[in-house]
Amino acid sequence: MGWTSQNLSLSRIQIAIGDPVIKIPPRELKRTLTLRDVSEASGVSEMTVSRVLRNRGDVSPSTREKVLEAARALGYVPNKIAGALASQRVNLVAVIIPSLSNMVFPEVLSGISDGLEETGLQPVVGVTDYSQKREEAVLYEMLSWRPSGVIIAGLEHSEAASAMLENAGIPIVEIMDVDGTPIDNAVGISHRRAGLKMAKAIVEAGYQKIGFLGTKMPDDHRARKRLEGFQEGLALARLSLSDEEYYSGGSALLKGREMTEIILSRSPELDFLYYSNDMIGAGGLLYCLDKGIDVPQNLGLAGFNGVELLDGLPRKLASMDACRREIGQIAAAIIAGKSPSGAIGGQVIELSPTLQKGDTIRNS
Amino acid sequence: MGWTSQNLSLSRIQIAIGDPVIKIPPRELKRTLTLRDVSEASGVSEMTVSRVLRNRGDVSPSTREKVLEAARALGYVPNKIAGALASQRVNLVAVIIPSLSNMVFPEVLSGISDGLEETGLQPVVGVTDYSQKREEAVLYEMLSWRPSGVIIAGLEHSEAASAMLENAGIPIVEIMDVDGTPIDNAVGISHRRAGLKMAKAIVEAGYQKIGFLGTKMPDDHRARKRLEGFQEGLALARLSLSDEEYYSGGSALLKGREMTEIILSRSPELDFLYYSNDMIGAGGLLYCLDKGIDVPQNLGLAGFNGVELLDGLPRKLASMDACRREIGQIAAAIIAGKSPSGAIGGQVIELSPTLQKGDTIRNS
DNA sequence: TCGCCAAATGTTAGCGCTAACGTAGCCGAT
DNA sequence: ATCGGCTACGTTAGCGCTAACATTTGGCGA
Repeated sequence: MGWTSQNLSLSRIQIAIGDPVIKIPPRELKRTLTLRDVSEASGVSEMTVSRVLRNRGDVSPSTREKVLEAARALGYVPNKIAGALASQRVNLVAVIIPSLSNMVFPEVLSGISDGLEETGLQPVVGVTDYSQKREEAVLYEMLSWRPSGVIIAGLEHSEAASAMLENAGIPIVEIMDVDGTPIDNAVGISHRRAGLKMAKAIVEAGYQKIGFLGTKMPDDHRARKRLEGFQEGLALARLSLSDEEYYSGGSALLKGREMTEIILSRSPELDFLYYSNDMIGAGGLLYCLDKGIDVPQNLGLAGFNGVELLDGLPRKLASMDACRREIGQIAAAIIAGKSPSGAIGGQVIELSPTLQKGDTIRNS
Repeated sequence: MGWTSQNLSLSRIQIAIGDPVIKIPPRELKRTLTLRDVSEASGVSEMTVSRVLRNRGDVSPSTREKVLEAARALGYVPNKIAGALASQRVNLVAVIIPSLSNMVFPEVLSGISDGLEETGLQPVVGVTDYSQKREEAVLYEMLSWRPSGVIIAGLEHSEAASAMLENAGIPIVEIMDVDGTPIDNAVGISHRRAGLKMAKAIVEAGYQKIGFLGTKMPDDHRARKRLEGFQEGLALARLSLSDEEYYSGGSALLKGREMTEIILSRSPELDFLYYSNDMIGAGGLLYCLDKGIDVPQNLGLAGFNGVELLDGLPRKLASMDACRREIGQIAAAIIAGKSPSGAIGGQVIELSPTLQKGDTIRNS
């Protein structure tokens, strides 16, 4: 093993760098290295090595050099488990989201990474698959590592999960949604208002026979709230949904095509289709273009989420940006104690999604 | 000290639930709970509580019940940091991948989750953004938590990263690629052979003027190897690339459109475009359909990765499945010690990607 | 020259848990 | 009764590190 041969030669040769002498023990049995190994190799106490490696406290430059050299030569990797136990501090932030295959959450994550940059904090992600049972399990698992904070999607949690969050004694940020009562902090948009806003825009553009296409996911509360807001918006104009269609699983793009075909053949009178996400919306758009349907004159379309992925479509789907990146950044800032408002705990930050009419809602 | 006051008041409140008596200390100062709190509340030793919570060793059913009840009532969450330090065992598997925004890696992750199910192991993901420096930093950070294994994308690492992996003393699985020398285990496909296979198929179909469109990413070694294999395959038929075009950043679908337009206007004689990934390939396909180009008669197209996302396109893009899910599952199985071959360490498992001709390569 | 202060380093005592071993109590076989 | 062997616990000693305090050292003013 590269390891052994390296040390065989090293044990004989003492590397003298000016004054400091670094002793490297021959390695017979591969044990994992500890502070003690580094301290012995560099001739100082473990405490001093610890100080050097953490950049804390006063250490003379020459000692520092000697220690770093020894650590490097040995290939020492600190044991954060022991460090965390001793210091009662963990540089991890638990991030709990429903899914990764959505493109939505990777963007949030990237915002979180951004916001955590330079804070020494590290995000650790857990995925719940939109299941409250799994959320509970994931949360329990993550809390058992005593993270410095929790960022969790949504405001709806099981009773046990809520209790855990409340008792954790660390900052909690619930993200994506602000329609409800947060446990500690919340950053997100109002999906209800987002749905309402879209409905208004559609009504204003003169569409009247409106269909909805979405996912069969009882635990996707944000999609539910969006739909509720949307219906509310329609009601204001004395309209209501003319037809609905739901799916679960499978390739979203393909499902979008299929559902669109189904709903249009069942209700040919529809003049607008509102999709619960951009991916199925894109599928629908492609279907309509294939069939030569006049979008947006005869049929309008809109999705939700402003997925940049879809910029390359033949026509730009109307959508609404959920401010995903920004949500992540702000949530991270709150956990890092650099809350934008300066307040500590208990804030709700509502962002406003912007409506992009794209090419699939007709003008006026 | 919170300690003392807690004990003073402890004896006052007692909740009696049938036979077992569980004492719950009033919560004045919110300290985080320890085994000791549960042990005092249930009247047994810490060790017994530990045994109950880990389901290890002999505990009488009545004691077990009593302890579980107390733990639940208190809302105790075990401290895995302390547990890991004491037992020298950590149920985490480090997973290091270049990106999440790719759809490729989430699929691998889902395979890993699958494979780790029921093993008690938990994946923890680190992202490198295709940067070796970041890979090194992420690896160091993760190793400092002493995971039970490492799953890492690619065979090319910095010298320091390779040394860390070698010395970690835990199972390592390098995934996605098998063209090279693994540190320990490898699971993946040969990107070289994948490129070569695609080249052969294209040549057989009679295409001759072939263009390549890819990313500007010096550290994406798999894309590089694919291209090399592809060129090798062309060379076998005394052909070579007629033109190339590269991009970086931005929406892949849109970039695919743009690059296709650029390369076709520069080299109108091209009769085939090979894309380094499906997303830009899809953009290219949409562009060609827009422009009324006869695909696949006048122009053939192919991508790489078999992204199911694209199933909903008007025409199915020729592609090659990189077996992402399977790779994740096998890698997880190796870490879990349930290697499919039964061997321990040092295996290389090469999967064969299947060529899907789709609708964008003409038949013979 | 002494003494004093700060800088540099060492010492001690856990952090919360578990491995490993110790021990009480009980059963049945002899 | 005696013993062995079991089950169901308890006790002890760390895991590798760091907070807090103790000690040494060197430099410098008086």
